[in-house]
Amino acid sequence: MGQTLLGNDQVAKKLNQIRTLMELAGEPFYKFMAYERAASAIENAGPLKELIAADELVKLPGIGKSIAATIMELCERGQCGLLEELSQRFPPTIFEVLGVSGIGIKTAGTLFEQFGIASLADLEHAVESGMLAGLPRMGKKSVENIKRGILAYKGRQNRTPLGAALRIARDVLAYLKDGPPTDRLTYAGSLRRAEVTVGDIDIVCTSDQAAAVIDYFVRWKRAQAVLAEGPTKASIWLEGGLQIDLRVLPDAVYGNLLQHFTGSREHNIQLREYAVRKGLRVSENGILELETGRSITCRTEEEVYAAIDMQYIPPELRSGIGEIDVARARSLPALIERDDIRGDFHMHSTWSDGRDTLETMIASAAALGYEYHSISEHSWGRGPKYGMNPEQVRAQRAKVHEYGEKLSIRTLCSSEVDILPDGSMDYSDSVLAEFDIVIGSIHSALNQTRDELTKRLIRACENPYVNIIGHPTGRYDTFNGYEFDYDAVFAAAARTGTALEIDGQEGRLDLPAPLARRAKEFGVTFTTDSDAHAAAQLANLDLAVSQARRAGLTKEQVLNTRTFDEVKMFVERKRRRTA
DNA sequence: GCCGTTTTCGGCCCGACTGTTTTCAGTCG
Repeated sequence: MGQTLLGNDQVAKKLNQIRTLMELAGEPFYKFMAYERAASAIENAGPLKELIAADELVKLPGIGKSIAATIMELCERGQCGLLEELSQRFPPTIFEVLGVSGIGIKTAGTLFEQFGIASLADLEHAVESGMLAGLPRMGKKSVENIKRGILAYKGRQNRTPLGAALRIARDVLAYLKDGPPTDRLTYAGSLRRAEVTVGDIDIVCTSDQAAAVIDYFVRWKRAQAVLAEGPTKASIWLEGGLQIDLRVLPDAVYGNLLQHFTGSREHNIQLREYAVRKGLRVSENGILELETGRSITCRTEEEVYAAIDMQYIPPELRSGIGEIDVARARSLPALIERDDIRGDFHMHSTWSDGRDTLETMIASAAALGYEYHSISEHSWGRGPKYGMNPEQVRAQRAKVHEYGEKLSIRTLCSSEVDILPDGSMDYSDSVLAEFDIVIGSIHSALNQTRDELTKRLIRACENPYVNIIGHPTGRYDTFNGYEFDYDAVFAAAARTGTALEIDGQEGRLDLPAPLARRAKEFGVTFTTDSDAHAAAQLANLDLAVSQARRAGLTKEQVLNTRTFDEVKMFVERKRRRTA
């Protein structure tokens, strides 16, 4: 097969477009909702091309024959008849109108039918000309709302990366802690599920002074607008359009509240559907026994899952792709924890493109309590500014050992060596043999064909001195990464005893969780690394662990949870086997 | 459109807030 025309994210986006246009066209509720559910499943599924090849599409929850056919058509043609048909009726710019906060399907439909408003520009004209005022339920405030929505739409940035969102969440939590008394206070939503990007920030709080907490929240100096303010709930916008929602309830329902607002939407729908079959109605206010009318309140999330008779599901697994069934069977894996980590294999100092000195990096790794870590500068193919030649590598080795001993941490000599376009490495085997452990990464010729990249990565795995493939897909922020035959490379990594990295650098988070979940099925070993380019970025290892958890990994599957001797054995075994 | 420990039909999660209303539709998460 050649290149796929659309990847998971693009197919999911098109399914969501179908969903919206179907609703506009007046299709039945559960028909268009099926497309929304399918989109969510595709976002969280393994690579589409591999799923289609294995005929596994209909195994995904919410995807039957009809939608599977649509997905295959999208993958093959980059387009499908259903969407083309719907697009005849509504121009693509209608999504601009729907993107304006406060305008939903009903309003957009009315505006389109009555005034032909089909784009943001049309909407602006209509607002300025005052023609909206005649519509039912369209008073002064509603028009003002739309005006504000238009401004927000224009100034809005894309989804916020996980790392940046966590910093903002910590800021607002710190602010709230200084306000009226609260019992428990934390972030929930996609942030707690550790999604790679988040659309908004959800804060949950318990307090017996809800009104005072809400009032304090909306007066935060970083709030640019207050979107909603009720007795238990408020929403604000920050500069750039990031929305923060706060919900305040009594402490007796903290478990229900946290479970509800952690989501995901799809997870909660499935959980509640299952609960209904057991005669229970689940919401943030508690669990209602329909037969007796008795309400069960839960102080912890564990109590919520226990009340529905299933195993506790960690937030990172709540994506609605089958975890409910596994939890009912009590077969969820014991996920890796941050405390399981004994070291970090991937970091840079000023010897290559890092910002902190070698000694600072080693001291900082020691301060984190690691048993071991490795310094992994770039190889010389990165150029004289960022890469190191073999003489510099040897000069650094003496320093690495000196500082490591001084700071009482086992510091391994490593390198992040470029995998060249033909799959050979940027250092000769004799130079590679001098390192304690080697990361191989692709940084160049990203535009090779799928076939070339597959061969390149497999050849790197087959090199006896390459122990870890760094940031395997090359994804960065909005770049989805170069495409290769994932299954073939995962199989090669497992066969050769080569670990695949889950890189925790903000913007990378690579391998992405759905691919790591796929790789796990091949028996691959993983590493969770910071890829720190400054001492403060060593904390990015936390992000890597969160992605490993989303992939359902246990500590046994992650190399840097093992002891120093076990890591050395992992390296030696490959050298003996393949040298 | 999908799904099944009521399995090929008849269901399909739950609630808060807003604005324009005198009881609720629309939006959002």
